[in-house]
Amino acid sequence: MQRSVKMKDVARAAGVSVMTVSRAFRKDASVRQETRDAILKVAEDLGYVFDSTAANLRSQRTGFVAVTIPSINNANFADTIAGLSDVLSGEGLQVLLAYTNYDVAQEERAIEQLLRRRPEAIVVTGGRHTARGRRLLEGAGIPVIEAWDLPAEPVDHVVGFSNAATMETMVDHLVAQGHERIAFIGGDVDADTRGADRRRGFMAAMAAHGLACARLIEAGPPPISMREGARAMARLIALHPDTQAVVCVSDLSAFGALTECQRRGLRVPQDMAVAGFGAYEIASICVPTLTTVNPFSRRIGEEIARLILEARKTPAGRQLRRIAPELVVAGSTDQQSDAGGG
Amino acid sequence: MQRSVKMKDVARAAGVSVMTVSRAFRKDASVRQETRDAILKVAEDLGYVFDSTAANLRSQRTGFVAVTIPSINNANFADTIAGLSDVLSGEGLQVLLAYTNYDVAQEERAIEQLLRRRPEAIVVTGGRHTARGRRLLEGAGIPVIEAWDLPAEPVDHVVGFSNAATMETMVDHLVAQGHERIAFIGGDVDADTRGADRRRGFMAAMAAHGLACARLIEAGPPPISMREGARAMARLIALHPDTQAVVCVSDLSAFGALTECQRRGLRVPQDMAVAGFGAYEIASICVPTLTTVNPFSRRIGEEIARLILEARKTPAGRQLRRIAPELVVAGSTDQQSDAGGG
DNA sequence: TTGAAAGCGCTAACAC
DNA sequence: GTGTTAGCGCTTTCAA
Repeated sequence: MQRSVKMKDVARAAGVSVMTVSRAFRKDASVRQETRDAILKVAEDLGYVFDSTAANLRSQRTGFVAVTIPSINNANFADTIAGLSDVLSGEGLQVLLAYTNYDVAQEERAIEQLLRRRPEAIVVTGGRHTARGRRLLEGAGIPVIEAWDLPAEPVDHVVGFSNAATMETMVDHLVAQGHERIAFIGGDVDADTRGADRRRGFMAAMAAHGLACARLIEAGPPPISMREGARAMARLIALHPDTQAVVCVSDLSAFGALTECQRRGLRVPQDMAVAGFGAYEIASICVPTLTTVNPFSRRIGEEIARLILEARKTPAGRQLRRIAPELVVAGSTDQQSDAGGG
Repeated sequence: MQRSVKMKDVARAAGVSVMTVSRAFRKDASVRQETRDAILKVAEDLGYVFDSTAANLRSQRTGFVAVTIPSINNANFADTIAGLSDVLSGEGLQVLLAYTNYDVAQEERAIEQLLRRRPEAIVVTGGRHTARGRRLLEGAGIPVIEAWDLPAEPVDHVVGFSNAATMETMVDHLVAQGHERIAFIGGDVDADTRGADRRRGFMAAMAAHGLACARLIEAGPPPISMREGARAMARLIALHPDTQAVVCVSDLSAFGALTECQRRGLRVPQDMAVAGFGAYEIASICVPTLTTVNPFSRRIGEEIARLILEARKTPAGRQLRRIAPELVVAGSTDQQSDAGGG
């Protein structure tokens, strides 16, 4: 049970050539079944562990799919990674993860680090990169997938949706509920591209309804937490006490806002309607349940995986795969539709 | 801007040997400053991206630290990874993550996959492994760290705390509040070792107080979500309507339980005290705020990283580093101490 | 189905 | 501070 047992050692012990050992460790390679079994037994007894680093160099294939996400502590991105990872692992591919803290400079560094590992594809969140980051992606010579967004000028493939357009549906719903004085919390810092897009989409939708959209509450740099949502709600009430409804950049901030209403004795949705984004579990459990948008985070990951697998077989042209989000109406904007809990 | 630009190409273009290019890409290596600058400029212009796979093989160092966690979608583990990753990245080390779905068989596969990549250290969650998984760890020839637990027979290093002992503090607190009929939700499936330990610790603490501990509500296989917490609470009320307090295996299930109380008009903490575990953000935001245990998830990761860095310099003996968790008393068990929100 | 020779793109080790 | 030589542990390629 020592490290530095090499294929050569296994070969010698099994009485075959290294090449036969190498073949025994690959599913598809042609080795007599008995030979393979014997080799694997010997390898296990010797405590041999296959050395990918050598195989990677010689075969020029690492089995890595590189991924950058803004934050590891985010249930939406975690679901995407889980979906991606589950589909890829079936094909012997492994996710190599890096996070960017919602910062394009850090993303650039992450991209460079990841590309040095010679991944077979690279997935990035969103379409905003530094000039050099973009150049690195363009020159990578592997499939590049921008996810969770619809970039105006994609580097290569895209799997996502329009964060801005999604807000139209949300505003339509609130207007249909009879609200006119509607506020937005978050999305004020450019770093969170998708949050900023949602905010822009909100403003556009309000304008389309002929409504004023001056009720924009800043929640600071991402990630916007529950606490920031609560603080923003307090500020909103102070600044615009007659607000009827508020859309938050995510379910986390929306839940924070909801709790602030509870602390102040404001009834939701009667005194204040609240909506979020992301279909986090909390949205379906809290009291009242939260109106939100389901972006199908996991499916985004699965779709990215499928795209990568297909691209490996037949390198086709650029793909644009939309994953249409879905409005989920719940108790926080509609008394009739609360059905939360156990 | 093509892949397959190699160090040789950069060397030729810069009019130096490959070895000098190699040195230019390492911080510590001795190269004239002008030479280095010139080389890096040429490399950038040619679109050269350093090939780690080759460097890894030759130098027998990959810069990887392998980590297995039960689930990627868990704020506690995510915080540990973030702490670990942040400290390691300063030293040029990169986390290579795999998840196990709370399943030792899947952990075994993950460990093998990870070891093939020749990491320089491996971190696993908890001390329960398959026999072969344990053998793989023991023979890995690199520092092994078991985290988030205090295994009875550690493989190598340990950074964690006793999940069972932590429950004593919690039960003491509830008893001090005057409760006697106390229930526990979750931790019934062995797969979640730490959850099961908390449940055992709860039972031991109840026994120590001379209290009955028959109020154990099963919540099924991990991860225990908010929804399962809510369902378990409903069952608890049905089975033992006179229950005064309930300890949940995590803050997520505790929050679910809390919402179930709200839906039924039970006042928390007056009619039912509720406590969780993990110090998730929600515990400090929900109404009332949740009594919980802060395991200092991020610090666990940082401490693991420090241990690894020290072990690389001077391979010392086995380390056991305890990270003492802290009881956080809040509104869900103590009316006096609610201070939640913005 | 199996084996022998060559080499993947870097860096250790040594020379100057 | 820079160059030369050899080789990391596998797999590709070709031959049997």
